[in-house]
Amino acid sequence: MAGTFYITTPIYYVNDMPHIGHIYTTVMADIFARFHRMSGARVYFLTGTDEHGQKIAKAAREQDIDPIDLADRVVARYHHLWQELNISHDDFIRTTQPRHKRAVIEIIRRIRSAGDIYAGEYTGWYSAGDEAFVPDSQVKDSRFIESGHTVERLSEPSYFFRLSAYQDRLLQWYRDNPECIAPRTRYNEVMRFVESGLRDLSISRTSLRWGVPFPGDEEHVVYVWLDALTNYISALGFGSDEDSLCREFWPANLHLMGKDILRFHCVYWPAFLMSAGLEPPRQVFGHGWWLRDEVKMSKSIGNVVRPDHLVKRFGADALRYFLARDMAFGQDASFSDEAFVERFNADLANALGNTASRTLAMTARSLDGTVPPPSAEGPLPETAAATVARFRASMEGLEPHRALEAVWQLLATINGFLQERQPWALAKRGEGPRPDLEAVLYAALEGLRITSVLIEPVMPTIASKLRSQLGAAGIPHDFENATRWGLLPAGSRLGEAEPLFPRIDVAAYLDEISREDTMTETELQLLTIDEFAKMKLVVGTVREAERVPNSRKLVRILVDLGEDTPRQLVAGIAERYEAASLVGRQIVVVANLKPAKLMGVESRGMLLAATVNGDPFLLTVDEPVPNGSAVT
RNA sequence: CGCGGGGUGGAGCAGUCUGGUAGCUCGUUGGGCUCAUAACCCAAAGGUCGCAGGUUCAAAUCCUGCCCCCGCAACCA
Repeated sequence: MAGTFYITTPIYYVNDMPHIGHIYTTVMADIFARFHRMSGARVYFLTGTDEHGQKIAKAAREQDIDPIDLADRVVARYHHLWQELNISHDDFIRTTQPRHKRAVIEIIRRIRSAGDIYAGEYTGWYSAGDEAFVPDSQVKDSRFIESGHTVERLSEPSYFFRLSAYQDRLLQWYRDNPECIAPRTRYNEVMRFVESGLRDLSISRTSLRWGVPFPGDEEHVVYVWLDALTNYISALGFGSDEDSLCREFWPANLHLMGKDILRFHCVYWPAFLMSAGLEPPRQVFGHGWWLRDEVKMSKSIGNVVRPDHLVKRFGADALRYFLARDMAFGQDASFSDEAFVERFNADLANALGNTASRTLAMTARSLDGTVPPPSAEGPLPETAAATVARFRASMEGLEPHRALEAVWQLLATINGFLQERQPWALAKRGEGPRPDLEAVLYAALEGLRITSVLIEPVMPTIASKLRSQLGAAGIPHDFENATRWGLLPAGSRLGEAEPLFPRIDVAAYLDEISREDTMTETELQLLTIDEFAKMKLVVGTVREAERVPNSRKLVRILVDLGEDTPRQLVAGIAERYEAASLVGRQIVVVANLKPAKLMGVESRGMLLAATVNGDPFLLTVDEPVPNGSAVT
């Protein structure tokens, strides 16, 4: 499988700190890149950062620094992280680099000369406070949800890309290339989306300065997708005199990304490329998301996996293995510390580490730490060959989890083989030449050596450590040659044996984590008595209660707090309480909360309830008290 | 009809595109082994593949309808 292989991750927005999503995409890309390199392809593996846009400009202004300095800072984090995770990218593109700007300008020149750009008016919700247009979905009650600033309907001049003209060509492209979007369900999704019609795409902004100036009209800057997507060719020198990489590697073999941004890569990007006279990518793959204990990871819930912690504690290889093995590539998966430790122990410590350990220990003791003469004893040569074939097919079919599953079956076969042949018993049969013992141990050692080749793309550090323990450090590990049986040379000395992955005490580890968690929680949650006193809690009696129409769980309540008129509250408790059953009950209310509107109904306070698995249980008083009584 | 994901032995999942004996990991139970990281090996128990209908010689898989769960969004004030 020679040839070239160009693989990319998305460019990551420097407004975010790196998180498990970035890490996942990048690690998977790295695994494929390494696999293809081992298979003899010339590989170009690109990752990078997206550094333009309003959020960056604003964040920089707030910190009183240049946007580029802010970007530099975050980029340094990425470089550091990729190094820690052993990411072997060939290039790191930044959208602020001259080579990128040059490419953006060139692609626009080409799109324009194809007649696909026209001037028009972009209309949308504009937030003056944020100095930006904000997405419709983020606007509620004329406010931008994220910042709370008011928005207004505004128009500004904008250049448009004639996306609508590409509907048929895109559909044709999908039909002619059934593999161009994967997994299959995503392919269908995109088809349906495009079939339902495409609107032209605004590709410039005048309300924004931090970006690539729009060629021919410097009042505008190039807007997000056209700028960002172009990175895949700007890194290859598109638009410069030196574009040999472009000729060699374009079209990309695989754009890898999370499913959330798949659509842009399957619709906008190929359309841009077609317009510019370039080939669309060969394949776009949208993988799933990691959920944390079944809930999507999010900073506000505070359930983000801390990868740096995992890497420090277990090593980059262990994390890489877990990511590759535990998620069926393409699907969502859930991350839990239990699952991680379980995998670690079962697969890495027991199956891989212990198998190596027992084989090496026996060779060290009974064969004086020297590799015996090659043998093809037992089922292992055949199993290994079958495993190599399965591994390769799975990797090429973008099923790394299956590829690894096959390797672990090989390990199980090695264990079973040892169990059956009992080399420890053979060793006890006195002195002298023991060809039977040697044959068994050679097969096990060689099986492990081939294992080390197979796990190389996923766990490069451990793979090479294992090889040096096997006395195979000098053997090349390209895929084709290194997976042949019998390469481990007789007479070579085993390296120093040390456990590859020390087993983790699950209970102790989980305890360790929960202790850390509670510590940070209590630190965050301590308040002074003065702070508490700011909260005005009072008892009141419910006078009226009714469901908010069309809502799932909102109840509108009028409650007598001993004030002149009853207060109106809206509470999300309808899933457990009949509205009518609330009337007459005394409840506890936070009386000095800022008013808010829920489904158009104003709420001027909040009632208190205990929450159990999301179900509310109302707080009330022991015996009737006057309305307005303070709770302290 | 807001968008999306899912319902397969106790738990977590694969298999569904390309119909053909229901599979993996963990857990449980019993046995074995003792070289090894409380490891390893063998065996067993455990499943109406959400429900109903249809197509087919044959359906977890294809078609139709329905039910339920979970994300996002909304309505957590």
